[in-house]
Amino acid sequence: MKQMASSPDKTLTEKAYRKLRNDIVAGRLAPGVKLKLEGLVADYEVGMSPLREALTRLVGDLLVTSEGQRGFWVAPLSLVELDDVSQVRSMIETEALNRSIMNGDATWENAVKAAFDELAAVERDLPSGPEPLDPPLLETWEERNRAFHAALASASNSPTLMRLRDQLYQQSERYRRVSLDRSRGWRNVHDEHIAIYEAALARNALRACRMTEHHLAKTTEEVRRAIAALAADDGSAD
Amino acid sequence: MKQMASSPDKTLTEKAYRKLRNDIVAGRLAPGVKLKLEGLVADYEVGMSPLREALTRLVGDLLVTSEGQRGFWVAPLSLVELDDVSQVRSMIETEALNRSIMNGDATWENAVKAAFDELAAVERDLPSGPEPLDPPLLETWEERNRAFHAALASASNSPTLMRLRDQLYQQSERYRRVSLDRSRGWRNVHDEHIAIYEAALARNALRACRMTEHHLAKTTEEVRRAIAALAADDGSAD
DNA sequence: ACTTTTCGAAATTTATACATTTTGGAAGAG
DNA sequence: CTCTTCCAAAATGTATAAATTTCGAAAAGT
Repeated sequence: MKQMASSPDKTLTEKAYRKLRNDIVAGRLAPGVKLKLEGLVADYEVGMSPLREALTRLVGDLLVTSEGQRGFWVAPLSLVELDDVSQVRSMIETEALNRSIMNGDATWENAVKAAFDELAAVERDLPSGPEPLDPPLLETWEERNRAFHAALASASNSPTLMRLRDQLYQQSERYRRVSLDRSRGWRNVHDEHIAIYEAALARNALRACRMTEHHLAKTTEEVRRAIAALAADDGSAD
Repeated sequence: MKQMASSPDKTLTEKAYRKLRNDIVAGRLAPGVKLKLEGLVADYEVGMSPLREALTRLVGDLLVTSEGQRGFWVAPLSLVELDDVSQVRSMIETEALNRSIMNGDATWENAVKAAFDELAAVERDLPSGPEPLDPPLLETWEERNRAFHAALASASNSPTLMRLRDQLYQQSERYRRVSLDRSRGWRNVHDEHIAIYEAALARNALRACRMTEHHLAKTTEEVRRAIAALAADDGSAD
């Protein structure tokens, strides 16, 4: 019997890549830390070659940096990069949304609907106050948020645009998660999602894009504050 | 004394990466061909590890594709991808140009000027007829054309935008070079460059972007025709 | 006294050689 | 003709060797 679809961890490289990526995006591997190969070989239970290849892929994703004969580091975070990535992402994301609204058929609508419903189900349970969020719930939210935004863009009919979108989304996610740890509130994220959702299904491209831009800008602003506060505390990262 | 700046081929991976990339972009490694590791180890005189790492980087650049336990191939070319990449590139390129025109200072102007002069010097020597172009001249033109467009975008003040731009430029270059081999004319490329150049230095962002869009669209159209003709001949690539 | 330089051992990355696993097809059985 | 079984080719992974960088202690210089 053969393994079926999608992305089975066929090779060790793949497995190591996924694990490392998750650990970096989720912040379990802190920004800027040196990634010593020997240590990773032990921790991730793979040999040098697959590990090295996984790291090379992560360099392409901008989640890891590397330097000639000196090794690998978790890519640092910076407020400057946050703004840069957020701006470009906003452009790409709205372009993809715009095209989706043009091209999207019933299948797209259903996908968006389904993704929205799943997301909404989680967001209704989110605390509004400063209570710390329990981790599995956060993971669920992250996943469904990702799926919702991906669904919106999914009818752009441009693999290139989708690829760039995914890359930038992932980069942004890192920042957001750092800030969510320390963030105390969940503002009106759900309302913003509703606004985007309704405008998209109403085929109001202009409004859907405006709402998306607003949503992303708000999020960036929140992240920026959280990171600035964090930097003020422990004096790290600019 | 230390090696100074830029990108010294410090590691074998780097060396192999560059060589492979050049061979793919210049078309010396044909689209779609299987890249057998053993063969490449012999041809490029590196071991498996550096080679594999170089190929992994190229997969990130979309110049190579890979599949689980099955190996690597030179990424195929297709008319659909050509259009997709060209459209997105046009968006990114004009966004970068727009920002450059906003932000660019005297240093930027000088860089653009210098790059344009160098490019113009080559373009005056280009044949207008269907004569085959001698290869070193083509290489020079490619390099200066790249430098000119890079200079225009260089004051965008957005590393992210620049990175995407470089990636897409490289992808486009592959297509252009395939078509240049068989293309018979050089249309009015030089005039288009002049128009972009003058609009940019006049800080006429709108016109500069319009001219750039036109320039890219024209180029894409020419490439499309050349590739379609090529496909009609030898029946390959869609 | 304090900074800078030099030198070499230790740590770490890079590369190779070899072993293992998987794939894809050819030969043979049902 | 279809389905196994087997085999060679090819990719992946491991262990190890080679090369490079780092870091600290001692020496030289200010």
